[in-house]
Amino acid sequence: MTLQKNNLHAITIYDVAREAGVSDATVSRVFNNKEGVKEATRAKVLNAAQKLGYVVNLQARSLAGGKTNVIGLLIPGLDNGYVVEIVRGVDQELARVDYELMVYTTHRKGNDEASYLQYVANGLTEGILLVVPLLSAEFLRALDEIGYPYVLIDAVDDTGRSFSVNVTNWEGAYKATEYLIQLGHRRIGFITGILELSSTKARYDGYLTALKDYDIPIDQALIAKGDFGKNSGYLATQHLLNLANRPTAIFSSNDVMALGAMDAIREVGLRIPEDISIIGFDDVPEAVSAYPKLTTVHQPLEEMGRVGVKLLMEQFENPDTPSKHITLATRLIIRDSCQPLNRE
Amino acid sequence: MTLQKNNLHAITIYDVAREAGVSDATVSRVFNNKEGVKEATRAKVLNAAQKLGYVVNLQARSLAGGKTNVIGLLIPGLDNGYVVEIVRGVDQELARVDYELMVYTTHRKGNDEASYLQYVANGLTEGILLVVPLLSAEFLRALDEIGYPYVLIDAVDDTGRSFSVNVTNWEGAYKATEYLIQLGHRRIGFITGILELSSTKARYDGYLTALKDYDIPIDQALIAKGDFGKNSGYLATQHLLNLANRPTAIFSSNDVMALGAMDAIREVGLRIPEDISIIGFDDVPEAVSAYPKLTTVHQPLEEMGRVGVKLLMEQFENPDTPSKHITLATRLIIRDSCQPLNRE
DNA sequence: ATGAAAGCGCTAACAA
DNA sequence: TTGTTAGCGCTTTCAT
Repeated sequence: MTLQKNNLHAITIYDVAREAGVSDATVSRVFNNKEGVKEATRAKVLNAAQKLGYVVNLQARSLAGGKTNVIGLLIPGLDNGYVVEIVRGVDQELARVDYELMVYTTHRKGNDEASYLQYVANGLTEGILLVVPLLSAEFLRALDEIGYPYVLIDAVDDTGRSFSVNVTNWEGAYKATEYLIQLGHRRIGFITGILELSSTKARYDGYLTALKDYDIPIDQALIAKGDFGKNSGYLATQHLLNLANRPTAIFSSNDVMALGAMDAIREVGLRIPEDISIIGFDDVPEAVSAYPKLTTVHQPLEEMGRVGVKLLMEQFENPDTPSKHITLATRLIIRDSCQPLNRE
Repeated sequence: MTLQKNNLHAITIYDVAREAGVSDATVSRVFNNKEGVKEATRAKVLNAAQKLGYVVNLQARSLAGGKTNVIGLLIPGLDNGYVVEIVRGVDQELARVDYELMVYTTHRKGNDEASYLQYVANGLTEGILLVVPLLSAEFLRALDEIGYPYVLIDAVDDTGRSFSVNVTNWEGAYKATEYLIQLGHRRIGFITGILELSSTKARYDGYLTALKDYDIPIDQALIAKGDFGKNSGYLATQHLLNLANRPTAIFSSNDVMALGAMDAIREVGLRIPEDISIIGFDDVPEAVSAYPKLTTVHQPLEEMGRVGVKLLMEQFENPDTPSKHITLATRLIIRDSCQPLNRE
C-alpha cells in the first residue's frame, strides 16, 4: 500500500547491522563518521552496506536529531535571469559542501510570510537562503526567535541581526552615471526600479550624486519610474523619448528594463548607440545576447549565491557566530551600447 | 544541543491534542483530511492548531508512512535557459498541486547514475522528474524495479515503460527548413546539436528530409557540428562562412548556438538578415532580446514541465497507471532574423 | 467517532 | 570499542 518507498527501504541500518554482525548503533556511528569505531568494524559495516545497497533515510535521521543536509532557498520565481544566476551560485557551493536544495517560490504562496515560515518549520531544511527583497522585520524576528539559520541575499537587514550579502549598488550607479558624463552626456535619463527597495534607492542616489558632483542640474523630467520589468522599461523610455528635450543617454536600473528601452528606442527609428546611449545594471546573460551588447554594471550574482551558502554553513558550524554582513563589489562592464555624445 | 529545530518543534500534534482535548490520533486524522471526524471536533482541533501555530513535521509524517508532498527534479544545471524554462513550468504546476520541490543537479554528482539513485532512495521525494538527456536503460530499470515514480522530460524512453514528455523535433526542424526554402534559400547551413541525443537526430533528419522533399541536393560541407553551447555555434558558423560557396541561411539546432552564430556573422561584417538569414530552435527568452529578434522553432518548454508534473501525479494517484508518453507540438515563430534570398 | 498502542529508521545517552 | 534503550513526531491498525 505504501508501495515503493518501503520496497526501496527494505534495507535499513538493522539489515546492515545483521549482515555485518554488529549493532545498529555501530552502523549509525560509521555512517556519521563518529570516533571510536575500530577500523576493522568500520570496514565490515561499510562492506555490508555496500553489498546490500544501503542508503540512509534522511527522514529518520532528521527525526532522531541528526541533520538532513538540506537547505531551503526562497525566491520570487525563476522569471528573472537575475534570480537564476544567484541560484546557480548557490548550486555550485552546495556541491562543495555536499548539501541538497529545496527550492521554494514565493509566488506559490503569495505574499503570505506566515506560510513561508512553514517551510522553515516543517523540519526538512537546516537553514534558509532568502532572495526576497521585501521581508518584514517581524518575519526575520520570528526566525531569530527560534534561532533558525538564515541568510538574506540582496535584501535589507532591518533588524541588524541578520546574516546577509549584497552589493555596492550606490557605487555601481555612480560609476555608470559618471561614465556617461565622461562620454560627454549631460541629459541622462534614469529609469528607476521598485522604489521600496533599498537597492533601488541606492542606485537612484548614486545617479543623483554623480550628477551633482559634476555640476549637472537634476531634471525631474528625465527620471522615469520603472518596476524592473521589461515592459516598464519600454514604457518609461517611450515617455523619455517624447520629451521636448530628450535625453542623449539612459541609465536603466536593471538590464531587463534596458532591453525594453532598446526596443522602444529602435521603434522610433533611433540608433543605439549613435543616437542614444544606454546602460543597464545586473549583467544578466541577456545583456550579451542583446545587440548592441549592453554596457552595464556587473553584479556578482553567482558569487552572492555562493557567499550566501557559506554564511549559512558558518552558522551551522557555530550557532553562536555573530551575524555578518558581506558587501560584494559591482563593476562597470563596457560593451557596445554607449558612445561619446555627438555634438552637432 | 540539537538546537533550533527542537525549539521550533515545540508544537507537535500532542500539544494540539491537549489543547483541543482530544487524542493525537484525532489530530492526525484532521490534518490528513480523513473521514469520520465530527465537524465540531475538527473545528476544535483546527482552532487549537491555529492558536499554537502548529506545523506538520514532514520527516515524522513520512517516516510513519505518510507522504512528504515533495518531488525531486534532476537537471544538468541552470546554465541553460532551456532548462530554466522547464523548471518554471514545473514550479507552476507544483503550486497547483501543492507539492514542494527538491532540485538536484547532475553536475554535482558527475555522471554517476548510481548516486542519482540516492536521491530517490533517501526517502525525501515521492517521485522524480528527469531532465537528463542521456540516461542509461539500467538506470531506468532500477527505478522500475523498485516501482519508483518518474517522468522523463525531453529524453528518450529506451525501456518503453517510462512516462515521458517530449516535442515534435522532427516536424519543427522540417518546418524551419521549409520556411527557409520558401524564402528562396537553397544553400542552407545546418549546425547540429550533440549527436548522441535523439532530439538532435530528429532535428537533423527533419532538415535533411525537407531538403530532399524540395529537391535540394544535400551538401555535407554545409553541415557543421555543434554541442548546443554558444561557442560551438560561433565556431561552426565561422567555418560555414569560410566556405568558398557559403550558405545564405543557417539553421541552428538551438537558440543558444544561433546567438553564437550571430556574433560570428557580424564579426565578418555581414548583416542579419540582409546578407544571411538565421533560424534557431527552442525559443528561449534570449531569442527575443537578441537583435534582430530571432526567428525560431518554439518548444513549449514550460508546458513540458507542467505536463511532467501531471504525469507524476497520475502515478501517485494510481500506481498501476500504464505508462504514458506525451508529445507536444513545436511551432515556427517568425521574427526578424530571416528574409527572402537576395538574388543579385 | 475517537482513543491506545505500536512502529517507521535513525541518533544519542547510558551501560558494559 | 560496542551494545542497549529510549525516544524524535507522526500514521495506522485495532479497540472501544
